[in-house]
Amino acid sequence: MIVSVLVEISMGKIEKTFDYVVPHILEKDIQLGKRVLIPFGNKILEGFIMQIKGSSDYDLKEIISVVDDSPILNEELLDLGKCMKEELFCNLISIYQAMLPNGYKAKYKNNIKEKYVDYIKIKNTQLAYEFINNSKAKKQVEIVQELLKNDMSLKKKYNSSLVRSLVDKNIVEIIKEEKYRINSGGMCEPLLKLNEYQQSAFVKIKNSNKDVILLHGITGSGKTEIYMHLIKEQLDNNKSAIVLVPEISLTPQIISRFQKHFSSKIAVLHSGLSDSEKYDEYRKIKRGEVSIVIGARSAIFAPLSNIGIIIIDEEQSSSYKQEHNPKYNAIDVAIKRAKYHNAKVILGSATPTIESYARADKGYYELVSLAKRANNASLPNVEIVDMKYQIKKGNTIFSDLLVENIKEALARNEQIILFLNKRGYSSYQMCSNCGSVIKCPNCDITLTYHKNSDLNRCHYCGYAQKVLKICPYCKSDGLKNFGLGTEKIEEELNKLFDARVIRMDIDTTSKKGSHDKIINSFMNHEYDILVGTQMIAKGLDFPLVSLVGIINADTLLNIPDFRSNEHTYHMLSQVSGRAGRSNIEGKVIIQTFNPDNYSILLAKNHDYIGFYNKEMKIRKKLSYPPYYFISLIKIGSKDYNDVKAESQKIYNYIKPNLSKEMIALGPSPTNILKINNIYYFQIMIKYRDKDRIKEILTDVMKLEKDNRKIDISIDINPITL
DNA sequence: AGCACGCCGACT
DNA sequence: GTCGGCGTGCTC
Repeated sequence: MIVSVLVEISMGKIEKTFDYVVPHILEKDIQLGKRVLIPFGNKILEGFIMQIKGSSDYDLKEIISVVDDSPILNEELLDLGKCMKEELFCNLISIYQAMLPNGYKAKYKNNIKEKYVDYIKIKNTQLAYEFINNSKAKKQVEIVQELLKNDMSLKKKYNSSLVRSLVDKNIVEIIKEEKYRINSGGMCEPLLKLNEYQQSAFVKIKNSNKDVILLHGITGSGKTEIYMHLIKEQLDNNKSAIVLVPEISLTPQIISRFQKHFSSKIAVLHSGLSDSEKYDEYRKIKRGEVSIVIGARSAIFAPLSNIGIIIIDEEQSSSYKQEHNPKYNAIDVAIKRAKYHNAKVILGSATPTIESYARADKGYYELVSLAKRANNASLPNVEIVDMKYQIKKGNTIFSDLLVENIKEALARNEQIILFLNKRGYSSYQMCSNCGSVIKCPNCDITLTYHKNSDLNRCHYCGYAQKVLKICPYCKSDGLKNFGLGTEKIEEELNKLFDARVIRMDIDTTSKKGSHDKIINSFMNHEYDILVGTQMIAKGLDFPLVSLVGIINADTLLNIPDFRSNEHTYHMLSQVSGRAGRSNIEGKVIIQTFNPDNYSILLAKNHDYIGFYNKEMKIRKKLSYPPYYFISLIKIGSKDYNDVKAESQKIYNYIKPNLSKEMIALGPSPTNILKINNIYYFQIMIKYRDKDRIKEILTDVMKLEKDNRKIDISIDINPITL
């Protein structure tokens, strides 16, 4: 027997498996999708069995061992990977690895193992009774007596030398039992009854004959409750469910809502778990011990069988698209898996992406809308402050209106959330003498000053340097801090108000559990003001928050991306949605230098449809999605001249091959030209013909596969440019 | 990815 | 003459 094995080496840019002979004793263990240990060159690797065959053209080595008892990748996932490879232009192995948690990837040296707990148990009852009656070892006799009563007992409850002694006498034996590191369980409360709006949405979803349903429900309209009813229905039919949530909102808040009703039927997969914890959760799924998986992007690959429904909450979230290879979108994967299982996909959002809403509008998706907040709370009142006038008055951070409202909210003992899209203290150091900005030596991006550590940090590569006192360019002492980040806001708040302030951004949440700790302490009103970045925008429900301040609404607007208005609209609506979630009336203050911008104005009025219509007109005019698809070819190299020249070559190849309704733009340097000392150029192709683009991109990849000067990667339907 | 092989400049 | 630079090819 011979097997073809897929290993993790980027074989140039082409896919290849390696054949190995299976020794007779291992033949019975061979199954597609299992991992095997193989000699490869001068080292030993793990790889996936991709094919079983009788003969091969090579002079073969033997496999060393079979790693798994059952396939890690089942047939569905194996085929799904192949299908994704065709569409994403990346290595098959990278897709399979992305499907799996670290403990199950094909790598050599895996320290992630099951956790065992030791129990002790009477081994020989006759000896035990003899021992109790004859021995003078009082302590040991006590243990034996207890065990005779209780059968099994935790080993660590007893002194280890006593236990060892009993084991040596052959009276007691140690039993190892596998134990999951996370144990959800307990309550199993009945679901809340849906209100009439939720109920009619539920019925509409149930009766829809479409594969994908877009559930458009404003913040606080009770989408989660509908999800739970939909899931319950599937479980009753012996089917399983996947729930995807954006990474940053994966707090116990949401998970515990599910656990309250479905108790131990849930496995959880997200980045807050350690590798070992993920390994255990994954095993629960593989063994069929759970029927609901809640997780971030990669949970879409959960090896559940018999999936009845896949729910993607906050479907507009960019976290569903993986930014590095394989650049897959979990929504697309969900639709594929749903087709295989004959399941439904529910996309839920208060502010769907323009593309999704357009699909619903056109009837490709079923559109189900929820326009009322569940507890009858009204939408917050939003005010826009023009910061141009405030700056003239000397208010660089907080407008008069915001300060006044913070004071009032504090006086009423209510809570406040302030949102700023930038972490750090000030954005950057600039020389007031020569105008030079301090940049990262590895990446073409300004360094951000962090006051806590007194370091300038690069938010792309992590590089950090001491704060400069003297300008490296003109040698003057004119360096000043410009811009502002969450850290600075926190400091200013402490100066201005007598309030308890807590900050939440990557810098304060890097430690395991700190994320939840901040949320819980704010929830318990141990703090009055929460300052944070993106991560406070989604899903959180703080009933005492009456005021939300958006310090600078322009940060997203100024990013050169055709979706910058859409991102601004999403962000403003989400952050606004944090205000007034209970019976307290909510207020939102948006500070901006562009008070006339349509995404800001329409967000103020909570007018999603208005925004959609306006944005669609612009997209149509400029041939952007959803009217055209976009693919990006990204070319990178250590040598600037190489990227530039090679990119031009690729463009020159593409240009004459374009068919009608295809536009190639570039090559141009990417937004951030240099990251980690690699220069990047990109070529954007807009198109409507999916088959034609596939041919072109396949040709480009073939053409460049041996080119060692450059790295080339393709991003189909990118979400950031 | 890592490593060997091989073809060119500079140096005890 | 050799040491070592990295461009190229290969791993069943």
